[in-house]
Amino acid sequence: MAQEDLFKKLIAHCKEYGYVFPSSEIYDGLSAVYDYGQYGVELKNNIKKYWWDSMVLLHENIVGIDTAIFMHPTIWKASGHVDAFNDPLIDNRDSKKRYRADVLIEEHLAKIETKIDKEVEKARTRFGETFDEAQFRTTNPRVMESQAKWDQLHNRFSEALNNSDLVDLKKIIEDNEIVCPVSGTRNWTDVRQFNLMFSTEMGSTADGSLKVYLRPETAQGIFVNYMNVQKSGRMKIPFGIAQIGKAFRNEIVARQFIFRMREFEQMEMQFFVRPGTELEWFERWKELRIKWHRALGFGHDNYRFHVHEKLAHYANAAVDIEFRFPFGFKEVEGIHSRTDYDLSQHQKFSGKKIQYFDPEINESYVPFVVETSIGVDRMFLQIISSAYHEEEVVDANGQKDTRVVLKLPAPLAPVKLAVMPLIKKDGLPEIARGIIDELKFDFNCQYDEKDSIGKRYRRQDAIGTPFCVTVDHQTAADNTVTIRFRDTMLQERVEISKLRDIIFDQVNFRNLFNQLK
RNA sequence: GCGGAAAUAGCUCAGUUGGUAGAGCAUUAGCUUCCCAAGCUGGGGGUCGCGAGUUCGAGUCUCGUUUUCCGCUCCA
Repeated sequence: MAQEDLFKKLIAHCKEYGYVFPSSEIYDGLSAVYDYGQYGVELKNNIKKYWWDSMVLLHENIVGIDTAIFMHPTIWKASGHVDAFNDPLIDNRDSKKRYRADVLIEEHLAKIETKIDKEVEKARTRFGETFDEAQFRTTNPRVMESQAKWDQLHNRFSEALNNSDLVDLKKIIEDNEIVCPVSGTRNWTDVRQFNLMFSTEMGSTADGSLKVYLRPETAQGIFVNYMNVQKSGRMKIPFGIAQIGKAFRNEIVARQFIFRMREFEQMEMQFFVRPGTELEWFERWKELRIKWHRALGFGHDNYRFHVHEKLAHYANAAVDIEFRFPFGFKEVEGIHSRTDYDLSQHQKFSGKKIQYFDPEINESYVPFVVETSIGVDRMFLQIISSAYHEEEVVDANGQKDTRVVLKLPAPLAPVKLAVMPLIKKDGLPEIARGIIDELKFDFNCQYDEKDSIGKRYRRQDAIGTPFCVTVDHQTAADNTVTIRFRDTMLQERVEISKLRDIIFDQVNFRNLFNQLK
């Protein structure tokens, strides 16, 4: 099957079987926003549990928190989001290309610098040993002219940028006759600002309200609580703080189903370490995190690392874990060595000391941070797209047929078992209900008596239920049932009293955790 | 944001030169059925994405708009 077709079928399947719905669908939907349905929420919760327990349960030096979506606006100044998530964009009408207006101007500035440098180099070769660069720069008319132009442009540019003066940014581009590198024309649209952070107002607007943002990442909630957690939890470095929560980004283009949404959920763990040890920990977490992914059994080779060549200003190492989606290898998790950038920034902006006294070396320092950050929705998409299978099966009459089955790892499956009477009379429904009453405290169970047994099995396959328990006439005689396994479609006859253990053995997270060692 | 395509029942789709909406599956109530979908009978469900225009009459033609998909663009 073509990969594109698979993706379309998957989206349709998600909607048809209650996993993911477009948001506000009866009002024509809301672009790039989706809701999780009755099975989707179960799968999502299980993914979160797998992550949370692998962090907080399995590591005694990792604790979890849950911070508010609203935070003090200065936090986003300290983190750099107010400035950096705020790009002035401009389109060239001829080439249909979009550029960051500030980048275009910076490139123009760089051109002037290159011109000056060339003059200087020319002079250097001419004068040789006796060349005085500083003197040349302050006396040569051509260089001085260029330098003056540069200074003037740079000042005007900085001012326009600081004041978010979009009109002047465009005028700068026009005045300096900056052309589109592709079309070579100066047919520009107006400069528009796309702030990637959503904002709203807190407090009454009458007597001065506070502009607050919906957080564009959960990490800052951890950083600003570093001292609280370290002190109240008596945490000793190295230690980690984990958090799961919603984040919001006003993406210019948000597409590819739930892969890039404007409202999304992150699972982040910030690991605080002694400066100088961060790259060792970075390597440790890299290996541990890819094991966590591979433990799900979706194919060792469908994962790979993508090393960032160009690092963000705060990082000294960064790598993505990518998965082979139906639309290609895409990032599902990022592991970043963020240095002491964030904590130092908050120390600076808040004026509060954010440091750790390390008794082992008798020193105080701002801890370094290794971050693991994973998108819940991307994990969801990764898992459901890997689990989706269309299989050819042959029935008793030799007729070929397609079985759609979600081969979800049993611990993640929304419904763990379906219990069904083979026929809906002779007291079989009552026995089936009785089994559910026993097991419903431990597992998400479903009862179904409608339609032929084969059809009911297919329905459960479509939502990924790993076990189907069937009550037949023999059950009434000897308290045994058949249990049918989703992936093999094979059945075994077992005692009702053994069901709990058999199922627990499969849906337990321990099977996954054992692979993380 | 630009370009292309699409939107009819829960799903997949049909709907002729413009003449008051159909099928299969699904769903529901029964009957039948002892292990892998499509047996029988009955029921429910659509202002054809939305808004205008042309027309005696628009699912069908025109324009606008919304949403989705594909490509470009963007992406700490």
